[in-house]
Amino acid sequence: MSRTTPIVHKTRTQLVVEVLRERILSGDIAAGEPLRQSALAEALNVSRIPVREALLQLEAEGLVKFEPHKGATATVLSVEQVTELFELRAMIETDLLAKAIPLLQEADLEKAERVLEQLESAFKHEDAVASWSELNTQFHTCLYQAANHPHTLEVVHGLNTNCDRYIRLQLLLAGGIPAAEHEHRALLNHCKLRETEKATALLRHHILHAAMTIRDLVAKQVV
Amino acid sequence: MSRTTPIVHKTRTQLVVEVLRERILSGDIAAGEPLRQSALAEALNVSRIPVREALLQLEAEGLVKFEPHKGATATVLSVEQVTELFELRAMIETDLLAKAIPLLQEADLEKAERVLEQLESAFKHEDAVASWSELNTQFHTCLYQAANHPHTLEVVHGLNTNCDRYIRLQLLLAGGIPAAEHEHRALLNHCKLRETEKATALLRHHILHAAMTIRDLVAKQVV
DNA sequence: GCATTAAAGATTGTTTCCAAGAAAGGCGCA
DNA sequence: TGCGCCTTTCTTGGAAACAATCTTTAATGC
Repeated sequence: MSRTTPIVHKTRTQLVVEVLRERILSGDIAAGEPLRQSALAEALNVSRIPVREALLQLEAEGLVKFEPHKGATATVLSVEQVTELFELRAMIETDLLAKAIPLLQEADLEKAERVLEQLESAFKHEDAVASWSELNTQFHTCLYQAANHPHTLEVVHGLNTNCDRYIRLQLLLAGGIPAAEHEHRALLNHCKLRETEKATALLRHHILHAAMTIRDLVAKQVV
Repeated sequence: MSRTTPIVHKTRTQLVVEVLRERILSGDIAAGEPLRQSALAEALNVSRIPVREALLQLEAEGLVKFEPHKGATATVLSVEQVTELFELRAMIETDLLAKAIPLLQEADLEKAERVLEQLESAFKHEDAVASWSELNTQFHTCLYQAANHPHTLEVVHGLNTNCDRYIRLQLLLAGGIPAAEHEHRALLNHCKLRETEKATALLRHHILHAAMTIRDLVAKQVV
């Protein structure tokens, strides 16, 4: 039993992607802000090529717009686009959940339970909005993956990444966390009891309600 | 009237993307085939960097899998995955069409009409499966874009790109073109008459039927 | 003979340098 | 003064060389 630890070597490109993604999602890099390759390269102590590749990857994720010979800028989402994203999420995720519920194993439910506990303890630490976000998608993913639709899951993940900065906004400014906590508990219970109808209805409400809150926040020019 | 033609300068990366995408979709590059950066670079008379960036972009499109330090391979889709993709398309596209129909302008319908004519003439030239594919998505896009959901449209486009090689299979091997022609005509008519119900039902059938045909083809080991 | 290990080869990741395109400012001209 | 062209400068795109990683092969020890 050689159990060779599979030392995972992160490439610089991957590191840059992670840093920039977090900085965009956290709002540290504002929407519309131009991203100069040289500046980023110097700041991160790498050459420009990992930066370029990272920007390309982020463009694929929708966080950055990349114009040839002109440069990259952090994307800005209009209210309509946010609404669109959340509606699309609602449709795909409810469908996915409905397909997953009959196939959920005990192990899946237990894992979801554990993630939920982490979630509940994580939000006590103020600054942990980023990790909350991460755990949030983990929780949902737990429930969805039983459906065995990997590509759909990927699409959902992509949409979530785009929604993330606005979800964080809601959590911070509108105090959405307690409500989300409560809804997560209820959702998990419905899943345990295989109450597909109730679960999907709740999930749809969960998503669309967040969308509405965010719409209001943006309309009020809080940002 | 200076009418300065906005000379579009394609970067080498973009050129490589187009070449490789076409070669993968057409089957010239087989699924699972490893894509060596140096070999491609030499064959296309560019350095390895545009090739790398092209491969990253194609990975984002789902046509290529990129493993750090190991290299890129053309992705392979299992029967289940093809089914999944088509079901997802059916759901999203019917929803999009339902939202678009009430908003369709005369101009949109005329444009769709023209694309349809091109489609009908294009399939007479044997080798034009590639351009048929292109026109096919153009036609659908015409109808969808009135819904004004750009991000959804992008997701649909991405799914289509992934389905494309299998659609081509169906067109070539199962003679799916005449049926598709007929269905396109009918679909456009329903749109003109604002028969949302009939249009979405037809579209769903259009997509799921193609999925079934492809599933049969793959099961028969035609490939 | 077999397994483990070490070295060679191949392939990818990264840096450095150069070229090409785009934007900004200055110059001439009406 | 205002318009158009040209030059200058800044930024990005690309090529070649270098470094790090993985894979394969061969050697070594048991």
